[in-house]
Amino acid sequence: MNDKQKRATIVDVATRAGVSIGTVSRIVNTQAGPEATRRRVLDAIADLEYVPNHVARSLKRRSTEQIALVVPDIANPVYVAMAKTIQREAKERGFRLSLMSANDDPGGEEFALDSLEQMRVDGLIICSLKPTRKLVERLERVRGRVCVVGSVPEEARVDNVRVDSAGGAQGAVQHLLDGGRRRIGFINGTPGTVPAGTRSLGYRRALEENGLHVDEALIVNGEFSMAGGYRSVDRLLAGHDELDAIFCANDVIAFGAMRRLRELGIGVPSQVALVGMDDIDLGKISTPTLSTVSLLAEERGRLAAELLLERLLGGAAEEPRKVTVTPRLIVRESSTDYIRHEVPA
Amino acid sequence: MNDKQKRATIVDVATRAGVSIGTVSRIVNTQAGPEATRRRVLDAIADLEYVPNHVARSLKRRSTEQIALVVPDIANPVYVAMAKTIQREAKERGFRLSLMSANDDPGGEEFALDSLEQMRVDGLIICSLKPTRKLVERLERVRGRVCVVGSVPEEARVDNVRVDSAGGAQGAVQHLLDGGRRRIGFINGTPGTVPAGTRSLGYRRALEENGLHVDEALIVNGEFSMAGGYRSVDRLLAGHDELDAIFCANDVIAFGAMRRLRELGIGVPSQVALVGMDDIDLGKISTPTLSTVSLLAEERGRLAAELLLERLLGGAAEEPRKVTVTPRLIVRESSTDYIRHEVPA
DNA sequence: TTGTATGCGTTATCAT
DNA sequence: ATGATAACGCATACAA
Repeated sequence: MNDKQKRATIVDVATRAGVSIGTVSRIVNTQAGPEATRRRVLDAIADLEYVPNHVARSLKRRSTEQIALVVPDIANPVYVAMAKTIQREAKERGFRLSLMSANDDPGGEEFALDSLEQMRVDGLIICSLKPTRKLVERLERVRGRVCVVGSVPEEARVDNVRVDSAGGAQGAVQHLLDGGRRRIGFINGTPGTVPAGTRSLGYRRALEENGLHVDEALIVNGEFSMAGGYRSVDRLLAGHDELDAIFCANDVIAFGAMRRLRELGIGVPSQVALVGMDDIDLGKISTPTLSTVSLLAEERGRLAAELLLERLLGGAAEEPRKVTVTPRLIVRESSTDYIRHEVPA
Repeated sequence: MNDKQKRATIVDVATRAGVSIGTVSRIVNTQAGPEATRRRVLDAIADLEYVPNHVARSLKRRSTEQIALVVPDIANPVYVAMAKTIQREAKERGFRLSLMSANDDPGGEEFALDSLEQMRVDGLIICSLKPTRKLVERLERVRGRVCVVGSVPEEARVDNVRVDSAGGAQGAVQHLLDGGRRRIGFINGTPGTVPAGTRSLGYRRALEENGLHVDEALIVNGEFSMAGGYRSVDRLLAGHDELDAIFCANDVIAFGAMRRLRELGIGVPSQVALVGMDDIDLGKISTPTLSTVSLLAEERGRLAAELLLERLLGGAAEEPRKVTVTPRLIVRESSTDYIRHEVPA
């Protein structure tokens, strides 16, 4: 009944140990102090089960030693990989990471920014699919406490780690062309998002640079999910059974597509080659294994953590810093069968 | 250069609006107040871009309105599903959820409990694979602010939502037996964990209740991961090519196993039937689709959120509450081919 | 309705 | 080395 015992505060400890709160505080926060009093204080702390109130401490110190990572959808393993890296990186520097999923809700990012402004966290690493003008303005306002992973306008004054995903997409399609594929479909993610834009750009560039016509009928817009990939296959195939490859805007889409293709009895890669983007672990064990473009999620996570934490720790110049990584094509089974076509006149 | 402007506090707003901080506070926290002053205060807030400092507010209110969910490994989609449910549930009641992954590190749970004791969060929902005596003691000490999802000793005085996973496992194996399978292998997860124990129990019970001998050679212990499932297949098959089914301790293991079986040219389910546990989404689109036992992750998440939040909101009796859900067998392609054996003498 | 003043539990400054 | 005390920014009980 009476276990609603109040938690001990620093003054309880001080009283118990017969010293001042100043002394207790010093001993709690530094190793300093003469062995004699140290002993007494530590005993008192143990007896009373004293744990410093982090809220009060944060208020006084003006820092919570806590950061958050905001991802569009935690169901996508690529963000999980990124989160794990960042968590490790943060922990090493004495920060805690909490993970927030925007669940594809644009309000999710704003919600996280509220957290920052309310001082719930010291900093934010934010992956946004669709950085609206309004969002970017808010981000700039709190620059110095935030790092954006992904594309934000070039001139935005925020720390930013990006990847040349247009180049990555182009490389993927080029790889399909190199393999002899000529009718290459494209299943894109959620229209209006930055990643959808860059991938589309890469797809078109690859075709154009090879003197090929971009057939809009071979492009379908879906969403960044397995269901999206699954459904898009039917739309893509309607009247296009000459298709010999599909480039998917990310791996999750690719797995949805792969599933649907198999249901339809279409061989991958024998009939249709498949390439995704992100390089999630599943691609290494699926059947067939999935060719993809690594966007270096862990690497970007690590870089973002470094940028943010350096700034929080005070060791960063005023100017926003931008760093860009280069994607890497990873060829696996889903795209390896070579197909020889007639060389176009 | 001079954008390091200090954030406005409530007294700045009060000064600007020409009212007392009491008035400002009231207007910020309630809708009350006469239109006249309300207007002035709201304007001042807008002008100064005032956002209440949540740390100070928490200190005063003695509550952060923040909870956390601790999962063993965020790479397992079943926890993602649970997290999403809890996040929704929490938001509805004005709480924020932050997700922490213990990354299979037993220290991860302790770390989260530290957070609770430091008052970083008001409450904790914790999924532990291996609740040590020490951990349970800590959990009991902070009961009233914590809810455990998963098995903790029956007599532990903590809110607890559990699932009869032994029964679920037994049902899965019974299903394989009903399908005519007789040599059923078992790929278990990390030895020493509670889930590994209950699944093993269910597996054995099913065989025994059918008067079948439990062949220890058909049981391998791995870990709760795809890699674990993948590797275990070889160990299981060594000298046991008469195997006609495998029960996997969870879906992630099952997918690893499925991959390896296909590499070996072993048909699923034609030669070896496969059943997992958890019912992650991937099982609906894999080839073949995966038979599994739903452990009702979302449902358990919802219940846990309810138990915890009710307690935090003050509307809960003193006694710890235990709720148990019943798993549900979901038959899909990976176990459906019927095999007729000779009826044993 | 509005203003004042105290406390939430720390840390940090300044004497001692 | 140690002790007293003033913030940190907000909420609230109480007074006006």
